[in-house]
Amino acid sequence: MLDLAILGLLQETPMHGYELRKELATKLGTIRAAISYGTLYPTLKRLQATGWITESESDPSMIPPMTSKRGRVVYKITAEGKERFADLIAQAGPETYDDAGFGVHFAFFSRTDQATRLRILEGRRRRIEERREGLRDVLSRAGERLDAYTLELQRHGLDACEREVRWLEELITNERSGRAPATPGSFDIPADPARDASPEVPRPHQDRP
Amino acid sequence: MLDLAILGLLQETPMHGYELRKELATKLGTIRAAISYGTLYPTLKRLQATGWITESESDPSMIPPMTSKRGRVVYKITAEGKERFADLIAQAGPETYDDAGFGVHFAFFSRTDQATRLRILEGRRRRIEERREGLRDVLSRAGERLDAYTLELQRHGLDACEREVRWLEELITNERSGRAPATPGSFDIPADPARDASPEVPRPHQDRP
DNA sequence: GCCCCGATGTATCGGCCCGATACATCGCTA
DNA sequence: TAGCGATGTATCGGGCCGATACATCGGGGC
Repeated sequence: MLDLAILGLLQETPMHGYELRKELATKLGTIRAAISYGTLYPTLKRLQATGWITESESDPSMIPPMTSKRGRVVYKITAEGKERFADLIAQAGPETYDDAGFGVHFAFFSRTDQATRLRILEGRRRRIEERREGLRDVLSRAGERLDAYTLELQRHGLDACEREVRWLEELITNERSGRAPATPGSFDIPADPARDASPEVPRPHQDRP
Repeated sequence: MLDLAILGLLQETPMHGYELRKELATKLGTIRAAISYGTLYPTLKRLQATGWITESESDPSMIPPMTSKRGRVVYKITAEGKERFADLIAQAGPETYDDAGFGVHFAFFSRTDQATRLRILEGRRRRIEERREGLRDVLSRAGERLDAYTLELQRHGLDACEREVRWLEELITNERSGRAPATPGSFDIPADPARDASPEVPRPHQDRP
């Protein structure tokens, strides 16, 4: 799951670990609090060992940093990495529909084709509906078995489920009608950058001045 | 965190692993899907090794089960285990306020004294408020940096945060006024069993007949 | 009478991920 | 000039998960 997120971010621009963590935190802020370094660095090593990413010492944006030993390590995605990302983004297993998995997939929906988007949204909806039914069963037939606080917890959970199902339904409707995820107050979608995971689109990613 | 949940359930009645997992699933259904056996059994072993629970082979409710080798193992809580539970339920660290930790603590609020309940609810509220502020920042100042789908994800997350804060505020108000967690349509709280975690309250926990 | 299947039940293993910790540099302020 | 907070890289122990294996029990189909 983390592989997907890292590959996705590095597809936009090369980065070092610290930066990657921050981007991850804002992009997936709702899903996971902040990825731990104890997870990030080993994962980066693994991705590098497999060949999905490469390590390019001493980047151009290194205006004043680290005068000496152990400068920051900048990672960039490889061609194989891009292929891998395309695979991961397209295929949907059971783990695609749990909270973390769905969040990561959704965060990269602008790089996902519409059929896959629809498939994932519907799978997620089904998952949440099942959870909702489970909670309804507990709440209806378990009147006296559980104490008031536990019941309150279930009620709050059920409410969240119903809310998410409605949200998903709205998204699915929009998706089917070909519209962008436009909630009232949203702005235009900025015209899909890099239509598919095509190699060699010369996107001029700006470094901040 | 799991320790707390297991100790709490075994405080109500002795159980074997399978049953424990099911109870865990219904009681914490909103929090974690279902605890894995790969977690449960090692944890039970650890709790037993520490002395917080004991294993009592061949229970009375064993009407027709397992004629031969490896009958089901029934676990029951020890006096030390009850002490440990009281400690865990009363103290609140940072992990008490994340999703999983809060859920488990909340599920055992009927065994928690009011001061602690209030402390935990307020800590949780603070945590969620921080998350909410983070999301608001991202949404306000990151207009063009993120694509429409990512923004939609943040918006949905922000909505969930605001909703949970309101929920917590309601609970806190109720708590302060000494009322049970009575949402409209809720029933009476069954008269606080075991007022505080006092030792040796001879609570006649019924086994179901 | 027989067999298979799903629920019940216990248990282990590899692997992901986290929190704590350590270490080092840079820019700012007191 | 000393400390402090942000930036940065890295490891370690441990919690928890999914997959897997194995065994028994009750019931339904044939």
